[in-house]
Amino acid sequence: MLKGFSTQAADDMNSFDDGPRRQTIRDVASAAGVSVSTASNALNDIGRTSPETRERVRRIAKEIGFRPNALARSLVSRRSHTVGILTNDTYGRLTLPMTAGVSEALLDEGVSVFLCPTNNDPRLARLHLEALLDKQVDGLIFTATRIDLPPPPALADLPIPVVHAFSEGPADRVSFVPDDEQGARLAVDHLMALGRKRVVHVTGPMDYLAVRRRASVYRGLIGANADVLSGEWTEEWGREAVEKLFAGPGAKPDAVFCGSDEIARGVIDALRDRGVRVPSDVAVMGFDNWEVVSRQTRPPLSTIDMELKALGRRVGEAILALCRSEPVPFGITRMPCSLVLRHSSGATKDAPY
Amino acid sequence: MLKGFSTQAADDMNSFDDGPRRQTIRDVASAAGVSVSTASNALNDIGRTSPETRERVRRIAKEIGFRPNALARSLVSRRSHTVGILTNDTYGRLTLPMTAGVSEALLDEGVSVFLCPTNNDPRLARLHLEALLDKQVDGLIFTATRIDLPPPPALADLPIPVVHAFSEGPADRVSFVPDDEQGARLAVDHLMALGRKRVVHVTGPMDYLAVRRRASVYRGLIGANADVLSGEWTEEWGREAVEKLFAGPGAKPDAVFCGSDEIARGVIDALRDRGVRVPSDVAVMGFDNWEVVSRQTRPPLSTIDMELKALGRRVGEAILALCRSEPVPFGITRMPCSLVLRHSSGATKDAPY
DNA sequence: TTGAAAGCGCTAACAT
DNA sequence: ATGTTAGCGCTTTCAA
Repeated sequence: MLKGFSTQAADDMNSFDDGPRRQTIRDVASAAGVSVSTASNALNDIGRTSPETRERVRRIAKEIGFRPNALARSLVSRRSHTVGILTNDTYGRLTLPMTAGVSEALLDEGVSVFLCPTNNDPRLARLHLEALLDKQVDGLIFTATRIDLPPPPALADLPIPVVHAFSEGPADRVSFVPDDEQGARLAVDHLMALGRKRVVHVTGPMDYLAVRRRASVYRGLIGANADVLSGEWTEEWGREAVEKLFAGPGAKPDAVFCGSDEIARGVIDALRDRGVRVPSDVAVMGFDNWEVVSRQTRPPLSTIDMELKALGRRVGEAILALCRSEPVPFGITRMPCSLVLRHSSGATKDAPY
Repeated sequence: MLKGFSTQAADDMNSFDDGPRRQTIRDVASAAGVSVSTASNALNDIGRTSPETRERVRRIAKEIGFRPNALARSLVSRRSHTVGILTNDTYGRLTLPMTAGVSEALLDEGVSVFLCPTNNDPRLARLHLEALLDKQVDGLIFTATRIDLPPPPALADLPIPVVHAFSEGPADRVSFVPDDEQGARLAVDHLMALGRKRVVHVTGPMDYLAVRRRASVYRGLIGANADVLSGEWTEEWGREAVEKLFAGPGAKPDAVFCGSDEIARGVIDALRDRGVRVPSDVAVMGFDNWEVVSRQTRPPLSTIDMELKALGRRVGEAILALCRSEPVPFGITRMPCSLVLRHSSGATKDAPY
């Protein structure tokens, strides 16, 4: 079956034969003329070993290329130095930056990360979870493409610590999410500081918790004439919203705060189509800083960055602490978003587009 | 330090205390009134066990919730049922779909995947590699954001099998890459079948192997008046290329085959800006099927899908076979791309945009 | 300061 | 068909 795309002859086959056995601590011990326990002590800098033997053992270990077998170590220490991360993200846009952050936080501690893409399939989730537990992972990270996606019930009662990333877990769990309200405030404040008087909000579906949170901050800041248009997470909806806003007779907005970069791109395109200038006539802000979108709009998009890698790093630190039975404040921690200024809000020193 | 964003009192701390010890095979054995080896035999369906005891042991194992400790198992079997995947992809666009494919292929075999994002940093790569080897991974997958990225030298001489994914490894290794030539042929054939007479190619930097391959197929198919414009992987370059093509006096193209969806998006936008209709005046094809781009152009973009998940699945099957010392044809296997028809090539039955 | 011995949880000879 | 024993590679009492 693996030959499907190959017309190679049979002797072009490459079957891997395991090389020589790895060096064990016994090899080190005998080469150094000490017992295994002394070798172990010396290598781990534990207990009382004479400086000379300590150095000799270490030198020899290095010479013969000894590396301790983490499996054997874990078996006795009951710590595998691995964690699992369960994700339903198919495209990796959210998961990979976060995982990179997690991984960076854990790497220096020698902890590795099992990535488990569930594709939203409960069967896959269960299988992954079983494999992880059998492999004695020290902890688990649950992450999702939206903060209000309910975690699979199997996560409810685990013998290991769990941290939620980009997901709001139960109150007695540890969760990290972007601070949508702070992010929204950043965006709206920025538009208002620009002197814009009629800021509208074009956003995604109201059943998203993040959408409701951002909209509520927006309303609180703008007040009476706050105008929230809810639709899909698409460019098309962004364009449609512009039609709605500019078709009627009423006063036109001079700023649009969008719920995503994709919506913002639709808004910008539709404005240009109508001959409305961005940012001089209308300033536009996005949300996500998904660079394939935000860098490519004309003009480039000012937006809110959720700092996913930093979030991942915090998640990594938290799971690390929990695995060591160190106390970690539970509940939901909201991580600050940052303002990314490009041309669509007219707030950079660079020449406008 | 973990309290940075929290104002909670100290008793809101959540330090995880490990629950009761997991059930071991000894627990099963004694509960079933047999020896551990009999329990082991019964559970693994090995050797000669009377059907009654076999069932009894299994029933009891299930009742007390016994799950074998994979670490202990691996220690004796010398197979950890884990593989590592080394990636330099920051955004996850290529890596995550592939990893999902890999993971699906391995899940049913109980093999889990360590994800190691190297961020193109040799130090990170080395640390990850050491951690993986210490953890006795059975195999390694190397993947990159371009097929001609040289793998880190540390990969040269490993005691475990290595498979390259979206990366062309040395001739004595196993590599899987998308078939750029077949993909390019798919695109150009399609445009020619539409009856287009002047097809040009707007693509990325020539130092990319994939770019040269696709361009060469394009030239072979189009012949004498083949016109290759090489630039950046950006929308801006796509727009610029359109200026170049339409500014002069010469004959105008009636089709553009683009090296990426982003370039194609720039091309489409610039054509619309000039009042050139897509696809009636000029048909446009992209490459990548990166949906955030290809679904959002106006009209939606016909493009080439590299079938990354399928590629990942094949990579998974290959590493699985190698880990079992089964023969696998080595060398580079090119996986077929597929044609995705949307409106920009005017070849769908749906109403044009 | 060092070494002998036990054991982490499991599998696999070998003996019964 | 079942049990006894040894051992995977390492850490960790405890004795010397």
